[in-house]
Amino acid sequence: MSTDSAAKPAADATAEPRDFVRQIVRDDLASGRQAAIRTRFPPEPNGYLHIGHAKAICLSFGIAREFGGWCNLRLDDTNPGKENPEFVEGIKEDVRWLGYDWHELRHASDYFEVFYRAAVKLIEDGVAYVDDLDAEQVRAYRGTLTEPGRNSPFRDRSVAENLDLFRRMRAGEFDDGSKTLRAKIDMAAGNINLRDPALYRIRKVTHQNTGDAWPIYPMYDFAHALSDALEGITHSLCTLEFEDHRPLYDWCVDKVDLPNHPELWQPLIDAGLPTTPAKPRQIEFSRLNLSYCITSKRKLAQLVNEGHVDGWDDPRMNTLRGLRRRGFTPAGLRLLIERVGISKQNSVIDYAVLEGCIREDLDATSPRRMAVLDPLKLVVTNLPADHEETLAFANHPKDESFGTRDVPFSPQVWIEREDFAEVPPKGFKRLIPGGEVRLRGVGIVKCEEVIKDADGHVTELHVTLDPESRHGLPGADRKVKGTIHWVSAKHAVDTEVRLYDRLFSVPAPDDESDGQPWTAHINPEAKRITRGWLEPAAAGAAAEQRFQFERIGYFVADRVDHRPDAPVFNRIVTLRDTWAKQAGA
RNA sequence: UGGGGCGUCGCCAAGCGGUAAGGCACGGGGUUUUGAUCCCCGCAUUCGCAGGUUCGAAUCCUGCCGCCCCAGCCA
Repeated sequence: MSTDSAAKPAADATAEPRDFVRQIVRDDLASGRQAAIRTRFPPEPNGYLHIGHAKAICLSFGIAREFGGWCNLRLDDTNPGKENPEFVEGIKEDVRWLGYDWHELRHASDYFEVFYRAAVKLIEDGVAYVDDLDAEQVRAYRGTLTEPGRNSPFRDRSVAENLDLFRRMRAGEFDDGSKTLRAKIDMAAGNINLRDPALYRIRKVTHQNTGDAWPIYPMYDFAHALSDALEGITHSLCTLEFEDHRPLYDWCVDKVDLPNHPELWQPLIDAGLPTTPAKPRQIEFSRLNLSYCITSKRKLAQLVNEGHVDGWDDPRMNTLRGLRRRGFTPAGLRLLIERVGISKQNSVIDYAVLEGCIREDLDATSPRRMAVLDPLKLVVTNLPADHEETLAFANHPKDESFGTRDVPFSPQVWIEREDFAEVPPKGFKRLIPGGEVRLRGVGIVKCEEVIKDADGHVTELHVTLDPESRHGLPGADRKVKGTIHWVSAKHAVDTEVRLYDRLFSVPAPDDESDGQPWTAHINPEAKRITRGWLEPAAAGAAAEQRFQFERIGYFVADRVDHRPDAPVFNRIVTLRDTWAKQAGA
């Protein structure tokens, strides 16, 4: 063994994620239990994807990629009427945006005929029956958490009768809700999911894919387990609340036994859908919860429908399209998922962790620009009024590959109002009367005069530029406490700036134990529209192009409203600001 | 008085009987023409609690305590 090969695994061990799911996957591969890794991401198309889904996506698609396997995108469309094809396109777009691509796009509805045949098989095998109890009666017979349920009076129908009834259900002979097909398991099971769960219900509703072909639709547990098996999924990853369903999942997979009953899935082969059934294993992990965020589809829809936000892609929304429009990056989101890890512990991640991940990605990938959001005029009096020059600025302080850009300079510039203080707070490093500060890329400037209006408001600053300190000259090395940014007034481009902040003012908006509805915690300050001045090189940005406006934060050209001749920039996130933190504390 | 999970630093999270990884946050120092970034250093004698087994326990056993999920013909 060379030291070379001995050192390598150690380095890898710290680099690759070692969560329990990946350990299982690794073991299955090493033991030969699985020859390849097959996963799936199975959203129900009844809403847009949100930040919580990012974890499931990164896990299932990520593991498939890491281990050289594949991941399917499967739309779980077993409940017509609640689902909408509008969301299908959105889901596909969001998954791709996050950086993943699926092996095959499937719909649970692709398998309706297989599910039906499988149900018939279960009836023939004596482990499923048609029940005439209505919803309320079923509930009454189910028992409670602490008391066992009772058998339905229809539980012991003959196979022949069950077959006849189920075929007639399929033929549309019965009304919605009048009958169900149930698994015959154990009405006394401690796990309520095993108390003869429904497998099929009657619902005469037009389905988005299958139209009116079916009056009956399979339930989640049945459809999901069989879909996984049909697709040859090896590791079916889902969230903690499905832990209780695993025995039923396994029951469905085992009782139907697809691999040994090709006649059940022949229709897929006939339709040209590659099918190699296998026995999948369900593994549960905890959801991603973030403070200041809401990840309930119902509540997200409510925000949109009640007009609290401007749409599913409103930059305040923690939907994936909202985060995208806000300017958050796929890499930043992936970093969050990696950083947060995978376990079975319920947890809430500080929103600041998300912001930190976004900053980390943006710092490395965003070209720098200068912009002034709250302008104060500063005049360099020892330069001719018509002086004009072009300065070359590096686009990134640490990465030369970003190149340089031209920045026009003239004696009248805009600076940030808060970069000047007549009476500076302790520790202030910016411009004060009689004080010096560096004008970024220009030189050191001294405040000679403060001009005020009749009300005593500062309207203009007169400064002199130390010619020895001009950028590039030896004198430029002279130390001054602060450096401030600026935009040449003559060349500045007017822009709309949308300042975004957290949508909720409390860390746990879902918590209503204070007696307040969750909507009471919507932060009215989460969106503020203002204007600013940009250096010319920022104005011409393409939609969705991101920049760091130096000393302010990261901004993105709005993907729908931005135009080079009428720029619109969204604030993605501010820069980390230890000065503001110290001043605020 | 049911079933299923989970309790390791402020927030995450490794740990798999041999004497508490790492990240984020935080504190201190350095570099810096962004109070950004970056770089150092520090940060759990202790693993929900109590017993027990063992030369040795966060890891095994027993009993408590706490939190989450489950009674849709939703997913």
